[in-house]
Amino acid sequence: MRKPCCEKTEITKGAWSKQEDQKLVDYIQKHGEGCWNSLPKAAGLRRCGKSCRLRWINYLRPDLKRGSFGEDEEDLIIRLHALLGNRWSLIAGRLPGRTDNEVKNYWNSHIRKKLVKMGTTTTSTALDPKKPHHRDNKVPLLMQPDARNPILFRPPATTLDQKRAPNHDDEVDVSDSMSINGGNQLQTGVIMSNKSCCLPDLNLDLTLSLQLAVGERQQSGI
DNA sequence: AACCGGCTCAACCGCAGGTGA
DNA sequence: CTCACCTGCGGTTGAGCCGGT
Repeated sequence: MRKPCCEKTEITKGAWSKQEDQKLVDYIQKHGEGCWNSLPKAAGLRRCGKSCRLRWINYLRPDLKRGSFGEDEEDLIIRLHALLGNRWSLIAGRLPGRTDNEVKNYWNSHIRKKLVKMGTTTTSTALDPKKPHHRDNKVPLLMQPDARNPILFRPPATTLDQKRAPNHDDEVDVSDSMSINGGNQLQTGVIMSNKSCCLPDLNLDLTLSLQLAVGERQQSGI
């Protein structure tokens, strides 16, 4: 039997106050991320560890970009979604400074509607933007960012990096990168030699320059 | 000015996978 | 091998905001 993640009675819920934020930030700056379960007590917060983790990852992390998504980011999301489905954390991992929650919200509020309006699906046509993609509807095994999978993705830069850093078996080839607006580099982590070996109906070429991608999008009227 | 409906986004919930005892 | 715990993920919810009437 699984215990509840926290004692409901002593837990504060809802929006975070500035004081709570400050406590969390102070604690993490001192002790680093991790041990979310014990963090609230140690930091003097009446929140459950999950809530702290979420608050930190989605809102308080210093490397968060915030603000609205650019065209390049939107385009990348569409492409990655076509490739990965609702694997928001993986998609977010390709977007520096963005969180899975942010990407998910943006998809649901902007992109999905846009695509539905167009009466089209994503670039692959494999996924219906109108329907949520449940866990059962997983990306085919071959596409999963798994250590055994030649198509590898760098995990989102959260605690995974800390926990799994020593394991270089799943090192990602990030040598190929996506040039955004001639400036920023987004690392796709897709190994080119394998990208076309599976799901040939999917456009796996995530290494396209954004200019090309945007061009295509304009062509299709997005 | 008041009401209403749609939208956004922070936060919660439940489940699944990983891991250590 | 099994079980319990921890963490991360994806779906969903709801409060607040905003624009239209």
